[in-house]
Amino acid sequence: MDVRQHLRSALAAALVRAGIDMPREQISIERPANPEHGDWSSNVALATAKHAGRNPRELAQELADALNADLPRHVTATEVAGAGFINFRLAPGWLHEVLVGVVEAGTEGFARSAIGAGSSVDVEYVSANPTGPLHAGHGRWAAYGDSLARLFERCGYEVTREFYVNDRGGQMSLFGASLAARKAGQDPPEGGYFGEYITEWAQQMPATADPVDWGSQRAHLDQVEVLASMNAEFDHWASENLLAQSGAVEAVLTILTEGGHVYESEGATWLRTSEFGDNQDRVLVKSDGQPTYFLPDIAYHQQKYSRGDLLIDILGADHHGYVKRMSAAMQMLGHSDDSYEVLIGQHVTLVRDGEEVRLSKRTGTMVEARELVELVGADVARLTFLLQSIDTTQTIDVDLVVAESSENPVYYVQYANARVYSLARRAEQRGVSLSPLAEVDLSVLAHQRELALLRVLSELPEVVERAMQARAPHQVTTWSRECAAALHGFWHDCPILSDDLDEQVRQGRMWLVEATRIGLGVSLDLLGVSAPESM
RNA sequence: GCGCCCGUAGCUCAGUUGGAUAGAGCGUCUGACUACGGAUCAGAAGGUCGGGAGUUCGACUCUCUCCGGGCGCGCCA
Repeated sequence: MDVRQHLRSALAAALVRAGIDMPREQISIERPANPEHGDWSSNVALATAKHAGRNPRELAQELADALNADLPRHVTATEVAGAGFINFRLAPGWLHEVLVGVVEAGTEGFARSAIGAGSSVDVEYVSANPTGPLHAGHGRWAAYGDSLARLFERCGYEVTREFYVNDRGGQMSLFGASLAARKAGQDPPEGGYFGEYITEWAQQMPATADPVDWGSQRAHLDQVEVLASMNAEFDHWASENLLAQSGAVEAVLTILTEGGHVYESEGATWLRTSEFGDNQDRVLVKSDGQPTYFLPDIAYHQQKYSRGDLLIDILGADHHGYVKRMSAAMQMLGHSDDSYEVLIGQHVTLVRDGEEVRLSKRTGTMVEARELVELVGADVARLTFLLQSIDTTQTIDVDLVVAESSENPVYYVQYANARVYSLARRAEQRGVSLSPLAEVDLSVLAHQRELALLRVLSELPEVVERAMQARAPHQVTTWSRECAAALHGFWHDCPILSDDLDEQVRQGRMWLVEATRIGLGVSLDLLGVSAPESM
């Protein structure tokens, strides 16, 4: 099926003849950056020559000779280049088979992998405190977490999207007190919340309501609404309050104590996280008898294992110091080191009117996620977040995003999608019908633009797997831009509906467009961006 | 001081888990419109991949070190 497998098999056989035994899967087959180096290339000769005590160039020539004596499927020539690369030139037939494969798989099956079949993963992200609206920075975690979840699903995992609501503790008291103060026409207490929304919400709050309960509900609903508008919906909302009431916190403390991981010092209760890689021990129960955030959070993570074999937390860079202690706690509870994973995302900096905006709920100078979505639209907001790796800090100039919104990459990709759909409409208007794929001779697809587009399409399955494994949805964004570029180029140079076009070519091109529709559809769905049929 | 992340074109960022001549968008300059929707396409200019050393047949990628930026560093969450 996959060309690369054919090439691997052929290389493996040639290697055996040369006296080298190598597992087929370890043979690297790559697509050369330079077209002059063929369609596919392998560096096995370079990789094995030293170990086999051979000259790489000679070994490569020997392998190439063996391959040329009995050319693998689709291969027209095998040649040696550079220090010992083996380059394969293929007839376009392999790309025509890609087209058939894409169309047969359809939007449902194309670029779907089974490597996660039978495994489950629980992804927790955003988890903002219910003390106010989400700020624009939260949007990055929403877009990233949701798209990562989609990638896992595409790869066969059973996925739970989860949000932890810290509806308890000191911050909630301050939040409630701030609401109550504004309600009474006073300033919030020291360390309280000074954002404008507090005043606004206080006015909405019934006089008889409990500020903490009412406020947390108000904030929660506000957050849910914005997340939904960004196409980020959650399967599970976990409440710290409910967790505390369930007795799970005491239970986990008992387990940790019985495991000998807990001790008393200076009136507080400590966990020996330093024995599991943390740089110091951590307090579970403060000297005033109150638990820290850490203890209920351990109980919470323990519960999450009922929803996934693999736990993933997505946290902002300011929480990276927290990773070791939770990882230590999970190991104390008997969970393997690799069953708990924390992805640290760097912060979003917002620039407005040429000045950096600090995203603080307490001081109230933030840009709300809602505001950003209203300004640029959900698709632009979401794709903007998914444009780059979360390992880098992201600077979003709000004015620039608004001003350049029509030049945003999202429109470039969506326009390609709209063009694809417009073809079907135009074809119908002109009475052109699409023949069954089996009756179409795809060998007519030989234009450089056609082959380039097919080449891009052939890459999506591996892009999806790689992006999942690297926890890097932005790789799908990059692919969708490349696919759109290939479509636009093809569209520009290859007419489809013009009257003087050969009917066989027309049919081939229409099927190529159909395959592109599937590829773009899959990638946009993974990104959580809409795939408009017209713009 | 210690830990995590980053440093690639004027700007914003990719770079296929070590490969051959480092890419895209924006911006600048120049072309393609009786157009299956030009929200497009083609070309040009623009690079000591922060500096240095090491490993390797081969380094933007791995290791060490220095410089610069962001974030965090015992009973906040």
